[in-house]
Amino acid sequence: MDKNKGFFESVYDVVELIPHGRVTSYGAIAKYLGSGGAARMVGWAMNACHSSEKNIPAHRVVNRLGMLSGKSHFGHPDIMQRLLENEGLTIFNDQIQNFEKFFWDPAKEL
DNA sequence: AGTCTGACTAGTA
DNA sequence: CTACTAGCCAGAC
Repeated sequence: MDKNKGFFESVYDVVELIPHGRVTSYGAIAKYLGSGGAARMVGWAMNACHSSEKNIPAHRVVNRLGMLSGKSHFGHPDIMQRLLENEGLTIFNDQIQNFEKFFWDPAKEL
């Protein structure tokens, strides 16, 4: 990875690579970045995604259960679910249905 | 330089 | 089943 880039930039870079209609988990990204179980860092980077000029599809990043844990950070809790549904995903009770089917692992796909 | 925090995860009770 | 604990690590104070 480019060490000139901060941890955030690295996370954004991976998140931007998530294919349309796919999702991944914080842990998967953390692992890909070599941070191991530092899934918190990924979520934290997302919390600061507003600092990036890029359009970060943070709605495609959820916890390992496919639950929309970060929906509250989108300005309004419904935005995240709405974006995911717009990409063909099904959300029920704040949880992605068939999550395994739509899961995208950067460590494997890249 | 030390302490606190967090959109997580895995393990234990 | 739910509740709680500990580990994780980079950035803000």
